[in-house]
Amino acid sequence: MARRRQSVTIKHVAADAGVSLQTVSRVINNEPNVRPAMKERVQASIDKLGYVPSIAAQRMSGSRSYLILALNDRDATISDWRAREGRDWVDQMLLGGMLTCAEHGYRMLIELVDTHSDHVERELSAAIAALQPDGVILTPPHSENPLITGLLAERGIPFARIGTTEEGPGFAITMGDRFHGALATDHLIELGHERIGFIAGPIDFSLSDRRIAGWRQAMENAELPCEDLCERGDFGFDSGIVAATALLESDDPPTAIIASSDQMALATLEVARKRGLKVPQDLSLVSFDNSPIVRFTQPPLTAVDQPISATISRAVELLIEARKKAKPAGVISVHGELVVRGSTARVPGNGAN
Amino acid sequence: MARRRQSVTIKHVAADAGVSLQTVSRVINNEPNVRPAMKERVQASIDKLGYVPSIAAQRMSGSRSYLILALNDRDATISDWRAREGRDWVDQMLLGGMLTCAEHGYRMLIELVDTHSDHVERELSAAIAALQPDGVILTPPHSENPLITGLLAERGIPFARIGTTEEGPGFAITMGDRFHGALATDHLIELGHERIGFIAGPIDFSLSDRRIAGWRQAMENAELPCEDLCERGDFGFDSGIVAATALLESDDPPTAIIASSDQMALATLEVARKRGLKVPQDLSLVSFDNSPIVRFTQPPLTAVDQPISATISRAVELLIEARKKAKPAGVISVHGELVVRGSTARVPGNGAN
DNA sequence: ATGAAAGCGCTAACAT
DNA sequence: ATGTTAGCGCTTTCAT
Repeated sequence: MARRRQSVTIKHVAADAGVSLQTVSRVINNEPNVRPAMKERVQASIDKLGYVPSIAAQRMSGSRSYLILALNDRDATISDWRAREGRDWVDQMLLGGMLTCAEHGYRMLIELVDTHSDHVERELSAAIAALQPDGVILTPPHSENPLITGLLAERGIPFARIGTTEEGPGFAITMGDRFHGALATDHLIELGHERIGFIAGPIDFSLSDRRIAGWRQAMENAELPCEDLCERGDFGFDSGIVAATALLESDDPPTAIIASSDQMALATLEVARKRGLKVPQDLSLVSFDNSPIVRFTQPPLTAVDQPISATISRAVELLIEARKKAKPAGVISVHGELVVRGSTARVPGNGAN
Repeated sequence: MARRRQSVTIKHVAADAGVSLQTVSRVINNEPNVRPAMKERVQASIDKLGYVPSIAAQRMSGSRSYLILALNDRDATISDWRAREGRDWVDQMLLGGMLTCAEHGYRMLIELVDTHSDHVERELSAAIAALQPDGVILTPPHSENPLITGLLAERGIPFARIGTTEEGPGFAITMGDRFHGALATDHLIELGHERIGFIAGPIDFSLSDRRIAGWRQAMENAELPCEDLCERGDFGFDSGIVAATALLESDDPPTAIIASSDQMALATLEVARKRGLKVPQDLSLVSFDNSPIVRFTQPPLTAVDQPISATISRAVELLIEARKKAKPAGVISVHGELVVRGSTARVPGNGAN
């Protein structure tokens, strides 16, 4: 294999425009101290020759790598891919991340890392040394792993922590969990429901409690009771069966249930069917995530759309800006919306429509 | 932002081990002419210091970039991501591609390119200039775009053309379309079906005809007729409605249908329901793709699994080997398998079971 | 406002 | 089998 050289380099452009390398560099990087006329001349040569800077060379000389690294949990990601059940977190990340990166001349690279392993730090160090990313996006559960955030902070690499409200280095971006909890609840309240059950996520995900808080607040605002209406699951199907059964077996069962994940919503649908409850006639159901499957259930599910794409897009922007500006203060929150489908309806026997 | 330097470089390792840079380089790259004792000593220093080579520097000095570029169609990819209907082609690519890359110390990067645009070449040139990938994976329809294959060939960059049997530069890898066509057909024949309809893909996808050929061959082997049993769609839902209607409205309708895509299978399911045909009691249905949705239909669909992950994995291996070996001869074919679910059953009135 | 020189971390080519 | 030298393409100093 022949030694592959860059076909058009900064030298060619400099020669063509009759200026120094440095001037070309200034034009590429949009730096000051170049007269408009000069700039135009150089730009013309760049366009003419189809010159594009080598990011390897740019990185070598100590500037940016134009690479953003997205760190995902290895096991969870691979098992989602293998299962082929429509969980599209990675796709939504790419949608928001790649496109926003592209707008700024950056690329996004996914890296799978095992959070629970005792050599997380080694894995991450290796990725950083090899790629020298300009920014890192931490998805849960990495976002709250001090080994990871510590290493990144120490190395001075800007990073975004997705789905957490914890204080700390880098910046935190959540998806409006509290807001979403209230959003789903308000929708059901408007439909006349008064007993609204909530199937929460596991306690070790901080977003679980934020969603509960949103639900509780909306209930209290409407002066509705919360007692015996909240069960916990672990986001998985089986835990949803247990939680939904508990809610529906009670003496005063809810007429509507909000499930904190699509899998738990699917489970609730199943429990309802087994008990002869029709959705949405006898039971309204709202899901979280809005992943592909909720479009294909019978009925399709009303769901809170997690704005993954918008969130990652925002993270990329902040990461790129991080070179210039100070880090944003506080927790950034990107709100999603409720997608109403066929699983929610007016409460039975509540008069109107 | 401080000028970020590599924390541990080849120099540190060389100093620590008391050898020259070149010797360290030889150890890193597993090159000959290093005595085992020497190699061990250097490796010990590498491990001790946690040294990982900078791919930017490696690329700069004319060697590999350790980057594989996967080129996907921009519009199709983005609209799949936006639709969130479970098409997981990209995920399966990543599953096979990223993991295999990682095994060899490479990374995979996705790049979206608009095939139909008149500046494909400019887009591709820019990506190549910026990233200098060691190999490129072309997914349909890029695989058969001469502007793209020509450019890559000219630049001497190894590339894989996925899903095509055309001769040409780079190497072609298909997913056993002919085999899959026969596989689905044989399954139905074994269930006693004699009139087996086939809804093919559009004529401008070469794989469509390969699948038809597989079906036809299996039918002929079993001495079954093919006349009036093949319709064409464009892989989309609407075209599936038309094709399925045509097949089921005929005087001598099929008792089983093979659809060349999940969307067309969904459409067939819909047409069957409208006509009062129960699947699989009255009509057996086999789908292609095996994407997430077929797990959630009623009934879940028997489907030919397209081995995307295995195919991309193989492509990566060949690309990495391409540095050393000659390009593989002929078309490489990676076979998938049939996943039997609830949409296929023994033909009605055929006795046994 | 522009240019010249030095160096980033690594490997190819050429010594020894 | 090992070391030395030159240079990849670019940006950072530091001149002018």
